[in-house]
Amino acid sequence: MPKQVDHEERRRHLAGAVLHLIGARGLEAATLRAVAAEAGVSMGAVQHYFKTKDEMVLFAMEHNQHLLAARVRKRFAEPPGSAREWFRRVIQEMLPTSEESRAGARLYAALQARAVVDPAMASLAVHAIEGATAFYRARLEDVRQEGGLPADLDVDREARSLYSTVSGLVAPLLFGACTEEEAMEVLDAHLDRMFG
Amino acid sequence: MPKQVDHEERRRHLAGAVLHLIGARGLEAATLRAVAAEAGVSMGAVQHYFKTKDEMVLFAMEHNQHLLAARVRKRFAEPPGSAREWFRRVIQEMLPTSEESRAGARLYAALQARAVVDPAMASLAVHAIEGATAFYRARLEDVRQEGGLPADLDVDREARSLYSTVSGLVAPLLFGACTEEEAMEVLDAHLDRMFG
DNA sequence: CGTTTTACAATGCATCTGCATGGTAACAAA
DNA sequence: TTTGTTACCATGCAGATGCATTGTAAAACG
Repeated sequence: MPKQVDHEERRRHLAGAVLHLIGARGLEAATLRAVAAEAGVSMGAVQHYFKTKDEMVLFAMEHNQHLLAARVRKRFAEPPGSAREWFRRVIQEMLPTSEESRAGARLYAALQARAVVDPAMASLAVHAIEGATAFYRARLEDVRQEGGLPADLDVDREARSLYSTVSGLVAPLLFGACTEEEAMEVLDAHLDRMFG
Repeated sequence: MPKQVDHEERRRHLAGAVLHLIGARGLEAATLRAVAAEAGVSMGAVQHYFKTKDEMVLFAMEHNQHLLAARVRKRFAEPPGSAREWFRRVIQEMLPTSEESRAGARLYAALQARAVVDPAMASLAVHAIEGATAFYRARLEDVRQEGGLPADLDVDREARSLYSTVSGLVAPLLFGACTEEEAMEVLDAHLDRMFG
């Protein structure tokens, strides 16, 4: 054998190149050759780690979800403050405000477009939606138990409602149809209502 | 000259083929040849009416917005009932419930993905967002004037908030991450809050 | 009637795409 | 040291794609 290589680490490295290309120039820019060039390897290397292009893109998108989850978890670990502040902070991390999260939003747009025609991508999209909603729900349930929310609140619906508001803010922000201040106003109004 | 032809009508016919292809099989399916076949003409005809593929896709997307506007206007013209019912009805038309509106949502996903890399598409996306928001705002303002809403309500923010909730319901519905009932529950909760 | 313009059709072409193939060099195991 | 496996690289290929070119028939126009 040649030098022992961490297979998964190499795949993640290539996935990074894929994500960079898609985020910067769209799904169609992620050709095998472009990915190879971006990653600084030959096309053969890319083919060595991914049997097909679809597998490559899918892996990259999954990898992106892990990255996003990690980013959110980081915020998650910060001192909580009030429940309201906590939600505000985490959600702000999900909205396309920083260049990093804007790249994430561009990737998500690509994912959705492909999910329309590709079942594997669709289930990934569903997973992302359910993941985010479940995340909200769990936190809301915590707060409710602590008495920070009405005991008879429909946590499930509230989580979905929050998800809708948040994800509905992404496109306007991404394309500049509204300012960050306007978006945060909408979010704050939603949180105000939730937390009374 | 050959038989006089309604230039714009021919373009709209081709745009229909483009939209059908994109809605069914994604952006990448809208090749010149596929569009020609779908429309039942030769490739030369397509080239005759659109100088480039980009121009064709852009025109088709614009055409789609006109179609959507027309569909909403139709609902709009129906007997209004209460303001709340009116909003509920119009919004339901925008959500991907019928196969027709699902196709619209798929097209919108494609539009957004392309808007990330194509400025012309981006401004179309912005136009769509602002159009919808302005539409809500105007209606909300009407209702406010009639006393159906608090006089001091921030109509602008309320419109944006409504837009966010609605557009945030699209993806979950489209990919089956939530049921229509759940979506309508979220919408109803939002409307309940707005109209008190 | 003839000319010219319009509305297509047919085809060719350079380019790009994903993928298959055939190498080769490094290195672990025998 | 031999052998076999792994990790690539270089190249080739068939198909697709956008666009340019050329051809042609019909009809409006002088």
